[in-house]
Amino acid sequence: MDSIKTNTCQFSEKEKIIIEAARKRFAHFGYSKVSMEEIAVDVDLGKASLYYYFPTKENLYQAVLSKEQNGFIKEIEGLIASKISAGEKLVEFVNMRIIYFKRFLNLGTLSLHAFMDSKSFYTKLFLNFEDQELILIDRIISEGQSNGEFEKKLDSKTATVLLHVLHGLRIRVSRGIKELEVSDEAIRQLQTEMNIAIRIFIKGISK
Amino acid sequence: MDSIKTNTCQFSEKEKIIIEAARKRFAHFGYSKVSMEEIAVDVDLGKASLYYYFPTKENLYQAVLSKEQNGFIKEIEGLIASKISAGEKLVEFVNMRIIYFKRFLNLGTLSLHAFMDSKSFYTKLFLNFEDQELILIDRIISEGQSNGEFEKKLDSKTATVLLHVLHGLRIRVSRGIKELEVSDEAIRQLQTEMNIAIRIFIKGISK
DNA sequence: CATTCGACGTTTTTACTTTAACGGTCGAAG
DNA sequence: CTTCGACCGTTAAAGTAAAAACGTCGAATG
Repeated sequence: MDSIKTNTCQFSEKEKIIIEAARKRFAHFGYSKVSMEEIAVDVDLGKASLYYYFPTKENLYQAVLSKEQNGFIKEIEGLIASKISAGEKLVEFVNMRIIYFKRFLNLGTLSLHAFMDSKSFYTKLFLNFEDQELILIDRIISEGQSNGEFEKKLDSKTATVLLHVLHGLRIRVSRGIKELEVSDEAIRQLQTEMNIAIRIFIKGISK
Repeated sequence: MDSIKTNTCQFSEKEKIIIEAARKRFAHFGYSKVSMEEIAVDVDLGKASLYYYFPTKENLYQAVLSKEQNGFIKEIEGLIASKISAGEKLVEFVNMRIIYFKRFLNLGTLSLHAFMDSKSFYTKLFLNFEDQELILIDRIISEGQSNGEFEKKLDSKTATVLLHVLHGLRIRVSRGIKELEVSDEAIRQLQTEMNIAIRIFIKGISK
């Protein structure tokens, strides 16, 4: 419906408090299992008052997600600006991604139906995020090519493939969830596998 | 319940006909959306007669899956025995895997609940298959290490990671399905991405 | 003996109805 | 500007009755 905001956190203090309260609930129970009333109670407001700040539930959810995603993207941009090699940047990218994944968890768990509906606001939010991630990865890879670290001739879809590989590994883990909890063990395993994968990948695109 | 059969296709002709009819239905509609009656009609039998050959629905499904999986594994063993390089074997492995994926399709689509239940016969069948695939990949990688094609020192989880990467890419595709059909376009894209990934991977583990 | 099947019991899905919960609105009040 | 109680229309949950499906058995067929 609405255009996706990529603004720079133009929220009042109260709104930030609401967003954080909402984040905790959404991250733990997922979008559909959280009611606006619950969030309102968490921040000591009536439900109607909550609607004064966020006109719809989707809007609030979008605010939560955008904040998380923008925070992540900003961190990655800081990473890109740093003086380490492109390879090390990719490794760090992967590790930061896992940390953010933990914060998301059920934040990204919506009903299968909503997932498949390509017109849903939810899908749009995540596609938009994936696009931005793709750009970031592409920048790191391009940098590596410029400074002679990576091969000059790489398939144009290389960044996409890397993103999908990471995404695929992540999905594998969240698919096996039970009892609404992703075990620490599963996350450690994911971390291990992603690190092995990214190192192989880096060598695979290096000169 | 029962132990998983890894037998060498000890089925009568009639049983094979039933298995193939069942495969078509299961592959198209998935386990839960196919009734034993339908399969019986397909092979011109009464339902009770079908039960004469396969004591349970699970048993029939297991027969279908085992046949597919064993066929795949046999093909891969043929591939391993061939005289091409280990790298080329990995590329071929990926391509064969996609072909088999097409044959499976909804064969692997069960309710999420059943997927998460680690005690279900279904989960066991697929875990068993994954174990066998892992062994095959490991053999190819080991061969590559022996003949000096791949690095001697590779993380012991390298094969697992490759398998999970491929699996993850595949899941990504089947997650987006709508209308019970995986579009040819989606499969082509999967094929492209897997090929790029495996080539990078091969270079990443090569000397 | 090897197969087939109609008829039947029991469990699981499905389709439907009712009810509770939720998203969202409005006017009043501090 | 901000808060909230009361309210509406819609959606999701709970409950239920009917249909379908899994699986069994004894008889029939050849």
